Order: sequence, then C-alpha cells, then structure tokens
Amino acid sequence: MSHFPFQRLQAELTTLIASLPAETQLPSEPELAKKMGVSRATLREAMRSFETQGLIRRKQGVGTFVIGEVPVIDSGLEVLESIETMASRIGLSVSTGSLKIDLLSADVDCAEVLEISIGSKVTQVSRVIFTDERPVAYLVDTLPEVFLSEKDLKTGFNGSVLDLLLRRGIPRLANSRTEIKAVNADTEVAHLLDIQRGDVLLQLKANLYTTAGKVIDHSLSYFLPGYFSFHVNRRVG
Amino acid sequence: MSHFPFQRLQAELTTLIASLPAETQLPSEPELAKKMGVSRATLREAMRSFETQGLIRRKQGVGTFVIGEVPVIDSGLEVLESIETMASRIGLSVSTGSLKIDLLSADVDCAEVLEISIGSKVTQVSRVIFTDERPVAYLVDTLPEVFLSEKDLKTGFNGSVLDLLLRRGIPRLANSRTEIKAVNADTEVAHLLDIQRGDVLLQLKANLYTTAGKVIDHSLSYFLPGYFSFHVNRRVG
DNA sequence: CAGTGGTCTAGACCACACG
DNA sequence: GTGTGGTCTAGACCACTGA
Repeated sequence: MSHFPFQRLQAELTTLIASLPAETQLPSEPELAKKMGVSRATLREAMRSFETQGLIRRKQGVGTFVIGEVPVIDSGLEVLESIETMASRIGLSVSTGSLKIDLLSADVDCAEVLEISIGSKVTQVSRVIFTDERPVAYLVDTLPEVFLSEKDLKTGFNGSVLDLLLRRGIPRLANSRTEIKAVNADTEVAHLLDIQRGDVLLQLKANLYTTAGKVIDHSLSYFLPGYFSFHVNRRVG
Repeated sequence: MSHFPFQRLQAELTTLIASLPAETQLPSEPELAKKMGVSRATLREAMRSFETQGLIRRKQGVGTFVIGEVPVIDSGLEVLESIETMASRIGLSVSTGSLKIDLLSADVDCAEVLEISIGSKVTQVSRVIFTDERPVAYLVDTLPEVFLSEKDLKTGFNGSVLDLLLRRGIPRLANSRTEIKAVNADTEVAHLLDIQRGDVLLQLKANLYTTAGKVIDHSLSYFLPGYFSFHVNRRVG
C-alpha cells in the first residue's frame, strides 16, 4: 500500500496513542523515531496533528504525554457569548492567563475597522484561555477607549470584554459579524498557546455592533481545534 | 529581534511575493533557499502558508508561481447553499473535477449518523471544485440510496447533491447542522487539492435534515482558506 | 532528457525543565 | 548537569512536467 513512511507511521502512532492510558509519557523523540524506523523530522511532522487534536501534549524540556478525555467546549455560533459563558454552561472551568492591556493609537487598518479617526486612543485586551493547565485559545479585543478604559477593568473583570460590556448595559449590543478561517499559527501565537509554529488553528475575526449599528469592538480569536466544537444551523433557501 | 531565520525569511518572502506581478515564476527551491540563506526545508515551511492563503501556486515538475488577485468566494453560513450557488451569486465560474460516485454498504459510523441500519446501501458522491484551474475544495456527500440512486445522477447533475435534492423538491429540506473545524490535510485530500500533506484546511461537517426532522444527507467538505470567506451573524444573548 | 517540487534522513545546535 | 522538545541544515532520492 503506502510506500511512504508517513502514512504507516501515522496509523501506528494513532493506535499506539489510543492504546495508552492518560498521562503516560511517550519515549523521547529520538527513541520513538528509531523504534518506528523513521527520522525525527518525520516523527515530529506526524505528531503535529495529534497535538492540535488534543490527543497528546508536548512540553519542552519535559516530554510528550498522552491526554485522556479532552474537555470539548461545544457551542453554536448563532448566539454570541464569551468563552467563559460557553464553558460554564457545560460545567467546565476555564482560567485566563497572559492578560495584557494596552492603550494604543489607532493605525490605518484599526481606524477603518472601528470607524474612528486615525490616532484615536484604543484599548487592546489580549489573553490566553486555559482549561486544565492547557492553553487552548488566544483572544485579542480592540475597542475605542471611550468604550473601555483601563479603570473599567479594575472592578470585577473576569477577562472577557464581551461580558463586561453586557454587564454594563450601555451601549446596548446587538450582534457580531464573525468571519471564520483556518490558519497556521505564527511564531507569536504558537508560543502563547504552547504549540508549534505552523500548527493548525481556527480563527474567528469579529466586529461587534451596537443596536444603533455602530462598531464597538473588534476581536481576533484563535482556537486549538481539538478543544472546541463550533457549529451553526443553516436553513434552506 | 528575531534570532530565528524563519521569521525574517517569512517577512522577506511576503514582500518579495507582493512585489512581483501575477504569473511570475519564482526561482527554484534550491536557488531561492540559497539566496535567502536558509535550508530548503525552512524555505518550504515558510512557503506553506503562502500557498493556502492563495498567494502562490506550486506545481510539481514545473515551478512556483505568484498568484495575483484571488477570486474569494464569500458566503454567510446561515443559509445553506451549494458552492455553485455561492460562486454564481458573485459572478465566479467554478467547475467540478474528480467526480466519483460509489454505491456502498453503511458501516457502523455511517449507519449511526444517517439513522439507518448497518449494511444499508448508501450513495457516496465525492468531487473537487476548481476555480481557474485551481482545486480549491473537496466535497463528499453520503446519503441512503433511496434518496439518491445512480440513475438520478444521469440527468442534469451539476455536481451538487444539494442542488439536485432542492430541484427535486421531495422530500422537502429544512436545515443543516454544520460543524466547523480546522484540520491538517491528510495524504489523500492533499493530493486531490494539489497541496502539501499537513497544509491547513477549513472543514465543514454537516447533517442535512428534512422538514420531518429526518437525516437525509451527511456531507464532509474541505476548503482552501485563501479562496473562501465564510462568515456568520451572531446575535447577542 | 533536464529541471522542478515532494519526501525523507542524519545530525547539529538551541531553549527549557528538573534535580 | 542531564534529558527533553524546538529549530535548522545539507543532502539524498523520488515523482512529475515538458521539451
């Protein structure tokens, strides 16, 4: 059948990983590569998809481990809600890390998207979502400072800009236009999510609108595929 | 800043590709790698995302070429429609290739999804979508033979199972529950779409329901990210 | 046939975690 | 320090295209 080592390798690794109990440490990469009869490069290439699927976890300086049942965050996209809300709805606890809040001046692109003038002050909130010590999503919100200043973030900020805006109530939010893509992780996102550069990620790019039809927030989100299940109901005609 | 060759390389290639007119052939990989001062492996890794973004096209045995303006197929996911319908709506011509029609017996998974008994006859239609000689999507439809037999496909079949079912009118279709993921291309899909194994793809997995609430069709679709723009409108609370 | 991209190897060196 | 995964290299061989 497959003349290529890769397909055989991938099949063997699939059964190997499935056969091992959770938390098991795999042999080191040089060892495993030798055992499988392939080079380390080929082995790592095959391991790539296993990590984004949530089947294994690689920790630099430590080793590679089998993951048991993955807590999948399941959500319909028709309703806009924060990761925190999604997670709590299915009884999963998530935490926020690498929270970073910046006050920036809008550049050309940012100004156009947010429908403000170039140079206006904007607040940018970026953060990483963890479930069970595993970074699984990276979110960046950008919005005019008039809608969200740093002192707004002092009181009871759980990490989600959406939840904060909803709680405040003004301006009233209406909907979000979200664009869905599949992308390769760049170096920055790869480090934040503790994956390899080039790994596959689901990207959501959204503009949030008020009931008055004004853009209030632009968000960019990256999700590890294996830890999320997004779906949408499509009606005929 | 970047100690790693990769980030510098990616930046240089981005400007290089952007500066060249469409249809330009790039130097061969060994040449370009030498010019950039990196190994061929690193060069190819960087080229990876450029191809899925629709910026370049690699043809085995021929060369690597710059692509000008990419005809992006833009579509809202709330409404279910075929690729053909999406494309014609924006005045783009697409064609179907590698059309394959099989009559199979349902295995365990297939039977469960389609809510039929194991071993039932199912028709499977798989095809590749081309725009401008470029394969950009791979679609597989699976449905019970009672809903679609081979002779149904003789008369005026444009490739889309959905369009055929809609034209026929019975049973009446209601909606589709679609799951969205980002995946790595496996060997089979990579060859069909003429990309590299491991390249990033957007995957839609859908069950199509009749007005009576019965599953009539299961479809699995893979899209090259750079050639499609899918979006969804999310309403608040 | 010559030239291209596609796959794979062996090995080097680095960054990181842990004792 | 030792051992792990992360990055990168140089080079081999294969598969494909087109003259």
